[in-house]
Amino acid sequence: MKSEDIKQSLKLYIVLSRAHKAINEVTHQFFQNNGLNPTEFAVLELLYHKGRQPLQQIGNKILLASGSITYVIDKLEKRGYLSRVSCPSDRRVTYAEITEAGSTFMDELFPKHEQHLHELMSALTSEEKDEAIALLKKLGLSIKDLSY
Amino acid sequence: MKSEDIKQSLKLYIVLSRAHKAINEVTHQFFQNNGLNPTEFAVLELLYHKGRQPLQQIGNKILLASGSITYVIDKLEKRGYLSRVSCPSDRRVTYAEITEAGSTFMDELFPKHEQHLHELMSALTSEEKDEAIALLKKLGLSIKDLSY
DNA sequence: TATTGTTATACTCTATAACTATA
DNA sequence: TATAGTTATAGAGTATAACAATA
Repeated sequence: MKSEDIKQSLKLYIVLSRAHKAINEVTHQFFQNNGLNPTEFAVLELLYHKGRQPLQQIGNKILLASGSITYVIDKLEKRGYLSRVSCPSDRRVTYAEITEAGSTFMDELFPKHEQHLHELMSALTSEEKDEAIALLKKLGLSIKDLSY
Repeated sequence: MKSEDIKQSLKLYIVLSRAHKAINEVTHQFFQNNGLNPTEFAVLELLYHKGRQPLQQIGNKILLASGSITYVIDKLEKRGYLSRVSCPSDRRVTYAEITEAGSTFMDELFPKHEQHLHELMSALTSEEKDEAIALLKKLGLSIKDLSY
């Protein structure tokens, strides 16, 4: 029955939202305890794992307007976690690059973050996680493809 | 291997976040097209489905401080979607109650919202959705129980 | 002309604290 | 005293637009 199918989709949305919210409450608290908001963590993690990035590309990946990127990068730079590096070949471009201090910080932070996530998900077996990954991947990709 | 297990949990977190984000981009856009932000939709939906509520209880359910509730309720009241109703038995209490106009609005909006969600999830079969629901429910509840 | 990043500005949402009125 | 809601205020985070430097 159509109406039942719709209720099922709504139900899936609700449990997905609740699970996501429950996880994020914990991770956001963890970020905050370490002086970061989620956006700042995202930027730092990007630089930590993917290396220096032009500010504009950071904006694209984190989905932030150029003026807002300046604001976020300023804050992280003031704390010494990253530095601005001019691009020699195109002097309009500025890279953000994680510093030694930023790297050390993330060496500490990121494994803890992973560990927290792991603990939060300990109710599922490894097989169940694989199932969930497959289902959510399929779901997420299909929505991206719809590209509303 | 422990490290592989942690990577698996991280992977689950990433696909969960992406799926959630993809869905929410669509629903939030839909809300915005209808002049609402997610908080306002949540309040309206609560009143629509659960009936009149004391302002404080709305705050508890939506997780919003009392001053912020006043702000949100003010906006929805100005647009005519709800009205404040004094509690006769305890004159400190004010209920928010959805109006005729608000109800009509939601009669239109909510089914569309459900339909959108349903379409967004059409990549999964009904069986897959049931699996996903079971897994995410288990995950979400277990995290709530951890109550960090 | 187009693009990168910065500056200046404004807006939305939320929180906090002081307050009023009830209980 | 304690509670419900309001008011006033402040802050974080984001967006927008105008701008300077460079391509």
